[in-house]
Amino acid sequence: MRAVFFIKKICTFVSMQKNETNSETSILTNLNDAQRAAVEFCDGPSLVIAGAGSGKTRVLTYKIAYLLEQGLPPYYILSLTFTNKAAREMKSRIAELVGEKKARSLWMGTFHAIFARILRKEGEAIGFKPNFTIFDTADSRNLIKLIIKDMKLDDKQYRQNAIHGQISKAKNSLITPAMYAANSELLEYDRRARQPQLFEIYQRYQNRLRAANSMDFDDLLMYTNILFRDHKDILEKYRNQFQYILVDEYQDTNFSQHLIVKQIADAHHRVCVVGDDAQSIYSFRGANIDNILNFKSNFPETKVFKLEQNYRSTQNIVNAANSLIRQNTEQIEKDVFSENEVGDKLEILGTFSDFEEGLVVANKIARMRLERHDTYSDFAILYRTNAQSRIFEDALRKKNIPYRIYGGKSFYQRKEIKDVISYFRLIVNPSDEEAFRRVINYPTRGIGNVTVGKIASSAELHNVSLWEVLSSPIEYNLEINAGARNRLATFQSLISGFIEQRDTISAYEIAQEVIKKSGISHEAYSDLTPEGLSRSQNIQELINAMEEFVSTRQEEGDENILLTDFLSEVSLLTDQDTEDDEEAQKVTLMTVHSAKGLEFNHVFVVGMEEDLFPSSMAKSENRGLEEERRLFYVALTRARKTCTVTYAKSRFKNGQTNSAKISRFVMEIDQAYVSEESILNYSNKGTSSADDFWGTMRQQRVKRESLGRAATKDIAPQRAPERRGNIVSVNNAAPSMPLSQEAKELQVGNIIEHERFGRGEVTSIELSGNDRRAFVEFESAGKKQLLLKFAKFNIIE
DNA sequence: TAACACTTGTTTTTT
DNA sequence: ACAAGTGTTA
Repeated sequence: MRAVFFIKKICTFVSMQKNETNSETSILTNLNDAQRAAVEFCDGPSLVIAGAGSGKTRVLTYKIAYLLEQGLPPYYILSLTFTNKAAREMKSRIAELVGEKKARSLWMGTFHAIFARILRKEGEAIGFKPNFTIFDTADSRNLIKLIIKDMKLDDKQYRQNAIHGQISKAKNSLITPAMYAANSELLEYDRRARQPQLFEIYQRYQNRLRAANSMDFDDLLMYTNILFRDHKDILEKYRNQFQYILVDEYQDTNFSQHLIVKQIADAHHRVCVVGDDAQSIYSFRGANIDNILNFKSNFPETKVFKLEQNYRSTQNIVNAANSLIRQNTEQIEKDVFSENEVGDKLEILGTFSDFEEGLVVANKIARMRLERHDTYSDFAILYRTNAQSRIFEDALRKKNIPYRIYGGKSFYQRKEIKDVISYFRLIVNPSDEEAFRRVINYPTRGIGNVTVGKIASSAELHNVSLWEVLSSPIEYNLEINAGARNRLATFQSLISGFIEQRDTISAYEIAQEVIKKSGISHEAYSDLTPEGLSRSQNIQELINAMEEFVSTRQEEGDENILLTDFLSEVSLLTDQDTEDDEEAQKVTLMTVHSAKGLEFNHVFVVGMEEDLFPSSMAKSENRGLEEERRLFYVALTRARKTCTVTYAKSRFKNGQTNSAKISRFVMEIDQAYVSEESILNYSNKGTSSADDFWGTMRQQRVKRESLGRAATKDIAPQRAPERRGNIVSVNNAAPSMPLSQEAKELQVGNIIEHERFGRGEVTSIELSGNDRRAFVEFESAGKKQLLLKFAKFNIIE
């Protein structure tokens, strides 16, 4: 209560001395007018529309620092971010401004992390024990698969991923199973979609989760809403505590998240949301752009601030991105501009194949690094799908360029790690069905599907957890033979032993016990295959991480760090959260989605082809298409200095090479901001689509090569020779790519040392397009053609 | 029950 | 290409 007055006082205090520069307002001098205005306004709801690169994080950081500096206790501030990483970074920046101690007691984190913490404390009010475990996506899907099987439904008609998506959507819209079953519109929709039983799957899924004392990601938000809805005393408590709420990336919140914010903020309206509608890219996950578009109607007295000056990028990049996003219809009007240098124009490079795309990018990175005296960490390659990373990895490795990949399978999703973590989950929460199923026969101990099936049906019959059946097999009439019974009893006492230690010894200590006694370490160490080795390394890494977790927490003053502490921390971590070594000079490879909020001097947006970017999935709906366009906008605006956009004429996908067409988005960029060479390459499209860029000569050659194949599409470049690693393929891409010094000087008769083929003599050189190719007789590798633009070799004599 | 060969579908993005 | 699922054999 006192805090309410407190805030009012701060605000009047500040507005009185707005124009003075004394020590109290000193932090504000680092801000521009718009930013400062947004920071200073703290007596009501505010919406900060922050264009790309306009200092959004800066505003949030300074705003929090500002509130703290004025004396508002940190634990009164709730600050919600989109990723753990963002939270961590913001925290450390605030610590620099106001000191470590205050920063540490801020409530700052992702929606999921913060409300998981609150649910652990308050969950008993809605029937959850504080040791509940969290199902990740894979766990959820496994459970859904089991349910579909139990219900004897056709798994082609009810595909687990689709079902999970539907359930997730329902949860994010706060539709409980009961509401779902009562909603004739939804039922009708499902009937038409030939999934009439969907509501029952949802129902059962939710029951099973509850029986397992577990929540999935969406539950963390949904149950928070339910908790606040049904327990006003608890809501009141947090309303009083969170006197000021800040939300980052508001354009990516879903209804469930929005309502949590609203429920808390309704008491005092001191809420500041920051976002950019032009960067809303998560609607597939239920994010609702309307949250930001309609924020004002929820809080009518909302003050809107617009940050329009981009400090990140050159004028060319900002203008190019603006010209793209202008094609969208739904957006808040704003005028993002840059006063940085005009900078280089965008470069658009078409290549013959995805393979060549990799080489072109790798080469350009190598060249630019030297020309511009930048480090590898100034470069990023951004793609639409994780599957595209492979080809760039190969190309970079070939050129000895260090890189770091984000995304894909995260550390915690690796099988061996999930297995170990499942032991932890079962120990902390023996009801956890997924964990139980995962570990009961890992390492193999002769308990197969049949036995597990018996336990499961008995558990369902008696309405208890699998663990309880396992613990009292006789009581629950478990009919199995003596051998199986023995093995079950051994497993049961193994886990019971861990459970007894769970609350006394540290997370690190119990983890070591688990590895040893469960037989995991024995199995891991006896596997000497390369994969086995990497698996035991991963397990070791997990143990090391736990040791570090325990010791840092102890240094911070906590005493006994239990397994449950570690588990609740780790369940919400993703790959993005693994500490990156700042010093490492590596090229960054990631999806555009995970690049949100980051920036690099030089950005390569790759794979700009129809059906890939925009993805074929998104194209059917206009809204989907606009989201893809925003995604491309996000990609372009990551760049500070240069931006290169690439596409390939053919791409290997799902075991097949398909011909591809340049993305419509590339055409939408105003050509005034695109380098002239690039324009020549792609702009004369309209005349004949088959005749663009590549020139007739090249296509004819390709057709000749693919002769005899049924070529239904315009080109069907099957198994390009480069797949095998020989750099002999057609190419005339990358007009901007100059030959290396070596390549320029190369003459017939030279002896060269090639990176892979070894020594060889140049027998002839010919011109192909605007490039040269050399025919080389290698001592061991035989006759090869080298494309001088790409070939890596030294002239020996 | 487990190990293996064979078939099938699958890919958008992530807390 | 690849992973997951299915079926066959020991």
